[in-house]
Amino acid sequence: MDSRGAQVFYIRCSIRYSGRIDAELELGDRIFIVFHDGAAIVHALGDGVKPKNWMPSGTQWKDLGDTTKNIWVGEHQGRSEKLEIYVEDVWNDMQCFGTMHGRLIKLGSEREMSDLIADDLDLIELDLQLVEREYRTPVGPIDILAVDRKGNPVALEVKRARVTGVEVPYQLLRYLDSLRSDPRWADTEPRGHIVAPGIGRVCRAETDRMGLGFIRLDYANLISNSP
Amino acid sequence: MDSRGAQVFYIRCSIRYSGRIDAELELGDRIFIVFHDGAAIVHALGDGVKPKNWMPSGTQWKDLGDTTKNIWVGEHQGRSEKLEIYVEDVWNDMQCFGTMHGRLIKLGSEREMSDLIADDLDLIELDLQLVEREYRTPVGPIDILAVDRKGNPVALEVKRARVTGVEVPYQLLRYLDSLRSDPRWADTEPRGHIVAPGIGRVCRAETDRMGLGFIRLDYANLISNSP
DNA sequence: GCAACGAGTCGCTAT
DNA sequence: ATAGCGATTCGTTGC
Repeated sequence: MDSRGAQVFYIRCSIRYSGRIDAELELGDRIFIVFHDGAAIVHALGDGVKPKNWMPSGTQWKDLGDTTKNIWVGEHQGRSEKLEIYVEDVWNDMQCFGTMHGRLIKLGSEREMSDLIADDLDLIELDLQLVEREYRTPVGPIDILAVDRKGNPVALEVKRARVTGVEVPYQLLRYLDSLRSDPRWADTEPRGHIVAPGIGRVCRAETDRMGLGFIRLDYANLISNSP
Repeated sequence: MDSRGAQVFYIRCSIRYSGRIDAELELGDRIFIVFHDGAAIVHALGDGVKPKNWMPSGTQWKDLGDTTKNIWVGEHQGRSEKLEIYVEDVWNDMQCFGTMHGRLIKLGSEREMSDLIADDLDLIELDLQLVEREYRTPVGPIDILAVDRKGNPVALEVKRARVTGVEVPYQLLRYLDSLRSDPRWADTEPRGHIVAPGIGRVCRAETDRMGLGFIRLDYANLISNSP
C-alpha cells in the first residue's frame, strides 16, 4: 500500500535560510510541516497563503522533532540550500500517516480552452483550417496555427484569464515575425489573434497598434456552446 | 497584544473548488490549515511544496471543525470563489494561538543587487553616470539608466538569477526602442546590457543577435567587493 | 539535462 | 481599480 506521511509542528522559532538568497525569519510562532519526501513549509499565523520559508523535495533533515536539540537543520545538497530552525518551544506536534491519495482534477485550464477552440475554429473566423497545435517556432510554440481560405497563416494565442500584460501581444508578434521568415510560409501574410475572456486597456491598445486581433472567449461559454 | 491563530486538521476528505476554475480533489488524507484571516491551504502528504487547494484571506468559513457536519464550506464573495470540503474522517486537529510574529528579512533580492550596481557602475563600464533608477518608459520601467562619456544612454536590465527566457532580451530591446523615440534622447545611440549571474544558450544567442550586451554579475560577488 | 510556458500563480509598488 | 513585474516562484512538457 502506498503509505506517505508528514509531521506538523507548532513551534516558537527563528529561522535562517541560505541558498538562492539569504533570509532570516525572526523569532515567532509558526506552523512547520515536513513531508516524507523532505519537502517542508513554514507558515506564520495568518498572513496570506504563501509560506514564509520552504525547502524542496529531497531535503535531508537532522534532529527533526528532537526536543533535546534546539536546532533542526534541513539541507539539500544538489541545490546547496539550507534551512536552520532555531527552536525555542515546541507547543504542539502532529504525526500524519496516510494511505489514500486521490488525484486533483482541474477543469478550465488554458489547454482545455485551447482544445475546445481547435475543435471549432468557426468561433474565431469562418473557413479556418487547423494546421497544428503547439506549432514550433524558434521563439516558442504557437498555441493554435490555422490557415484561412487564402492560405495565410493565422496564429492564435489563447489565454484562460483576462490579459493585461503587454508581453502577450509582443509574444504573438514574435511568433508572426518568425512565420514571416519561415520558408514554409513564404509569400503569405501571417495574422494573429489573442483569444481571452477579457483584455486590459493598455494591452488592447498595443494589440491594436500591432495589427493583431482580440477575440473575447470565455471557458464557461465554450462549454455551454459545446455539443 | 497582537494575537493570531490557526487551526490545523488532519482529515480524510474530498474537495471541490469553484471560482477561477473548477477543480475536484478526490478522496484522500490531507492536512488542512485555516488561518484567522480566512486564508486556507490544503496539502497532500508529500507531493512537493505547493498546496493542492487554497483560499485567499477574507474567506468566510462555515461549520469548520464541526464533526457533526460532513461538509465544511469556505466562500469568498468578492472573488466568488468557493471551497467545499467533504469530510469523511477527522484523524487529528490542532489549535494554534500565537503572540509573537517576527518579521522576514531577505538579502539578495533583485532590487538589492540593482542597488549595489547603481552604486558602482564601474562594474558595468568605465565612465558611466547614473541617470535614474526605474526610468519610466511607456513600455515599462528600466532598472538602471545611465549615460556613457559620449552622452549615449545605457539601459541595464538586472536579474538576480540566471536568465534563460528570450523575453528578457526582447524586453530590453523594447526599452531601447522606446528611448530611440523619446525626444529627450534625440540624436543619441541607446545601448543596453543584461546583467545576471548566468545566461542560457538560446537567450544568449538572441541577446547577441540584437546587439545587446551581457554582463555576468553575482550577488555574492557584489557583496564581497562592496566596501 | 535545458528550455519554454502556464498557474486558481501570489504579493508588492506605483499610477 | 489597473498595470507592471519579481519570486528562494513551482510544476509540466518537450527536446
